[in-house]
Amino acid sequence: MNHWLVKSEPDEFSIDRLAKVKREPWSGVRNYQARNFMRDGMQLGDEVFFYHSNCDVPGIVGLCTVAKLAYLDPTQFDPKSDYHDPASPPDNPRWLCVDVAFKRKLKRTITLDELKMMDGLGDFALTRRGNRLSVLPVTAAQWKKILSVE
DNA sequence: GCCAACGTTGGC
DNA sequence: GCCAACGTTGGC
Repeated sequence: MNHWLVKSEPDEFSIDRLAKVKREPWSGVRNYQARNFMRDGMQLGDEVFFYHSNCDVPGIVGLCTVAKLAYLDPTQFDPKSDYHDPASPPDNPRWLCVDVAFKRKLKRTITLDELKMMDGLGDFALTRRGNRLSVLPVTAAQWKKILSVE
């Protein structure tokens, strides 16, 4: 069982929205490294931190799980989609998505600020300088430690 | 709104 | 294969 963190701008897709719809295709990832994490790392039932980015208080706001293994992201072929990628070869599509299922909201936001200050996380992909990955791995130790301060 | 960091693109 | 230009992310 692996652990992950996914980022979303709350204006685009918030934890409250996920709580309402219960389950959502995590489409629109257009970064190869992030795609590879979904394709090669994510297993059914993996636990995932839901992170709000680009907002007043960036941080982890909820938990979800991987509900469907990586599959073809249909938005890449949809000209009406913001995520349309006309350069993706139909016979060898570039982009994949998984489905995530809502688990619960955290009692409070564990802020980016806190995460940066937290001791003992070791090398954490979220707080690496210049990190911009929207899907990134979390170790079991990091997961436990972070959840313990909820 | 600014801008640093970084990935991608395309000319050569 | 190099690298400048450009676009995007995301904190501040």
